[in-house]
Amino acid sequence: MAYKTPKEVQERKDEKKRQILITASRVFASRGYHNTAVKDIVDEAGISVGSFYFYFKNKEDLFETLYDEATSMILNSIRKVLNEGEEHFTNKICKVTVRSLFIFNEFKNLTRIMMIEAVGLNPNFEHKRVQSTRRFSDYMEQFFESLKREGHINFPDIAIASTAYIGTIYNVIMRWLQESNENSLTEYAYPLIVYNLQALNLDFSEDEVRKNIRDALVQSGEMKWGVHNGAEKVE
Amino acid sequence: MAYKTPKEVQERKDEKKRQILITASRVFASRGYHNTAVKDIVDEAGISVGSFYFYFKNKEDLFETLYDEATSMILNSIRKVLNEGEEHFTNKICKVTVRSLFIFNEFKNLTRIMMIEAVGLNPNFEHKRVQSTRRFSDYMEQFFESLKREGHINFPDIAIASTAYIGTIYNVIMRWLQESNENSLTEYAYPLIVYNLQALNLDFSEDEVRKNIRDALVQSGEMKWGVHNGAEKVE
Amino acid sequence: MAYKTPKEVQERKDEKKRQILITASRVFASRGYHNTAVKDIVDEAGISVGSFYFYFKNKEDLFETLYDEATSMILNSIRKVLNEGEEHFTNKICKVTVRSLFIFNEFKNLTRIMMIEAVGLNPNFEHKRVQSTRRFSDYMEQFFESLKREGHINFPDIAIASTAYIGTIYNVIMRWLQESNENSLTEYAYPLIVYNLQALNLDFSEDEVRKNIRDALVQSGEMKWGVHNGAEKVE
Amino acid sequence: MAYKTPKEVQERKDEKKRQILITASRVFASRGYHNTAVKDIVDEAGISVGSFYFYFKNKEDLFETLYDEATSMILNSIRKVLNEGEEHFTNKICKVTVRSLFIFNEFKNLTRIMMIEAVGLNPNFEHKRVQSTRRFSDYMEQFFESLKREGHINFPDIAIASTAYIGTIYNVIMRWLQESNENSLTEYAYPLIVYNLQALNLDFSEDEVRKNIRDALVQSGEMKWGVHNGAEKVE
DNA sequence: TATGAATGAGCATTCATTCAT
DNA sequence: GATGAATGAATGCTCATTCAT
Repeated sequence: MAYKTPKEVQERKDEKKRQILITASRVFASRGYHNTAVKDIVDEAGISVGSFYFYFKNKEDLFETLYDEATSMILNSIRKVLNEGEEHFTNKICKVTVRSLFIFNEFKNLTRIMMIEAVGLNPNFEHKRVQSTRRFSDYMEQFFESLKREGHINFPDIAIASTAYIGTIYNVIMRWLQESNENSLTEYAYPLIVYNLQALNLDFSEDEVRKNIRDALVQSGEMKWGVHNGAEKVE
Repeated sequence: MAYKTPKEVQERKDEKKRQILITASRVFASRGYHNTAVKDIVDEAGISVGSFYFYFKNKEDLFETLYDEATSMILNSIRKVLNEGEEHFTNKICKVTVRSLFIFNEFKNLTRIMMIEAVGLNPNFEHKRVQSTRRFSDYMEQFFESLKREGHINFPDIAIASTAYIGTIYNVIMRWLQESNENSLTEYAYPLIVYNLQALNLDFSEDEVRKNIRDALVQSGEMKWGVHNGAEKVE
Repeated sequence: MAYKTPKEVQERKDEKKRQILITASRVFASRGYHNTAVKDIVDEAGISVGSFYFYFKNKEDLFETLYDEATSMILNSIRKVLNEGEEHFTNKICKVTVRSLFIFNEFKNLTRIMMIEAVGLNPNFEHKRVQSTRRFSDYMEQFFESLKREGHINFPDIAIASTAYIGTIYNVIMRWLQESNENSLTEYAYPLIVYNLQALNLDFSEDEVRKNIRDALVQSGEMKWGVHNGAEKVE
Repeated sequence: MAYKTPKEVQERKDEKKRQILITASRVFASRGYHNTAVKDIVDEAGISVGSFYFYFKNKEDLFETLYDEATSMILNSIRKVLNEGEEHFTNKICKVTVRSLFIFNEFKNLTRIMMIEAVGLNPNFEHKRVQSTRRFSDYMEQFFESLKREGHINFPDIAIASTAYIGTIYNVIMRWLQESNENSLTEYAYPLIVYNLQALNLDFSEDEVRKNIRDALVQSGEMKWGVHNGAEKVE
């Protein structure tokens, strides 16, 4: 009587849901949220409307899933770098910058969704977006705060410092998203890090920074990014 | 029958158009572009739909007009500061920062429209937005480039420097837009300027910066902001 | 500046709304609520979907309007008969029966909507229907109660008496609705009245009842029925 | 492998079908036909959609089965009373009324389905409903007709008399369905019977009627109601 | 100029039913 | 027999835009 869903079936379901997500991230990134009809996604994904609604509550649910994946991926990455180990704080700043750029570069569609398509979607979602953006700020703020307590930096307003720092990364990404060529976002790591290290009045040597960047890139390449491991990046 | 001179007629037309713009900026800022129906605006403005389409080609035309006003106001302000006079470049950076913050603060609705509602609207508008954003970058880039040529700064990548600089301002404004209290945006001028001056490795004295900020604020308050003069700021 | 909507325009609007109601009552009566798409109504009425939603909030709003017209027409008629004048109570019962049958007969589509299509529509509407049905019962109950107080009738349970009385009318109408021929509903007035007068143990003479029916019919024919006067019955 | 005899298999099928019916009657009664999705029923019943379609042709088939059970239960009951034995016709009227009320009371969900949810479902079903309703009328009409032939009653229009009689019962049930308290429907038997006996101008003594009601109730309690025997009433 | 009634393409979502496993 | 993933037709409703008055 009790029917146990075979593991295999569950796997196929997960795979299909993933396929929809992958397709949707592509379509949303190129056409925008409001310009994308559910029909567009299901046609592109080769499934029926009914199937779509079997896997997602509605259009916004799908979008939210993508948005959440993007933000949690970045947030986890930052958290890991900042919390882990005994590394020197300058190295941490290098690493956190590089690793973020690496992820944004890898998941360009998700980045576009997170940074452009999700903005000003509608009042409800805007609230969610503000909350999640806030989490990034808070993380950096706590980190900078600890640096200040330990006397490493001496900046008049830590909240503004972290906000400014994130702003620099944000805007470099925006510029990259708008470039037509296929540069890697990580190429901007060096000047970006220098800009912020100087801004915080932290000592550093060029060589050391460059070495850190190289190391961080290698590490990043070797990592598994949450559900998006290997070939199945949602792109 | 009262007979109007063409000039009077034209003035009344302009006045009505202005009223629509003022109302629209309020409505768009609070409800968002997609969540705002033309009906919402005309109801709020106390006019008819037909009238609306007499003054504007369509909904997007209205939005573009608002967006253009916002960007040109800021762009003009920056242009003026950077081009004018023999002032010391540190002062110019102070001034350009303060004056931008001042304008954004004064026209909060337009700011919101420009920074949130205009983002990811649709592919067409996104193209326009990228173009206009680019103009800001180019301006700062040229300025920084000239500083580099003159040997005042020595930064590995000027394009990234200007992008980062604009990013810091952008993100501070975003934070301010999301704050519930009614702080003036200009209160963040000092740390913001310090962050960027240090980032560019420019010498400065705290007192001088503070004085510059005060002066710039006074000057800003005395200026006429484009079409938005006096009491009729589009707010 | 202030534009006064011409009376003529308002009249045309009212007329159009009325036309939609008339068409809708026909369509709902023949196809049923759930089987009728908004498209069906607007096609039949020769208008556009947009127009429909200009005049009515939604499909249910339209249906409610029809339902309310039907119930208020009947309720007003009953109220008028029971409250008016010094007539003998037997006459009143004759009159209230005849006049109700007359109206139901005149507005067959509305009757069908009220008695069949509105039943079990959905939980919300069901609540409304129960309330409005209750009003009929209460009216008759009060009337019967007053007759009891004055010693004219002596029945064990007035609430059940009024419920039963209304039930007899209801079921005769249902039978008539299902008949294929085109009998007038009022032909059933005589036996129906006799059934109920006897049930209440009221004395009456056949001739008098017949005369009352004739009079009531004449009066009914001369009356204006709310908004539905003359040729524009919603049929 | 346990080997089942065909009979055991059949019994298990019947049992499952019955469970679905019981659940469905509850769900339809509380949510209404159109507001109930097949999914709602199968979820509540703890089975799969596929199973559902194994036991029933479709949603309407299920509903029809419930409707048919309800009507045939009542019809059989009436038939039995009217046809059986040499009882006095007044007693028969008492009994038929009481027993009907008893059944409606016992199977409240089915009653609700039959009297509310089944009304105005769709043109097809409406046709079926009219047919089955008609059968009740015809039964009573034949009975009244025979009474008239035998000179026991003298009413101008027997068809209307039976229609009216059924209407009184119908409307009392409707009132009871809408009451929030948990009165037994059979409490209304006495006034209802009196109303109709008087309407038909039949002599009766209060005591005799009361006795008949008591007897009929006892008998009803001892009966088996069609397929719904014992503890498994479809409720 | 001003008005607002009229238009209809467009879209998100539901749900009864099927059928491969 | 049982399951539930897959289907897609059907539908209510919105809203930018037009145009006769």
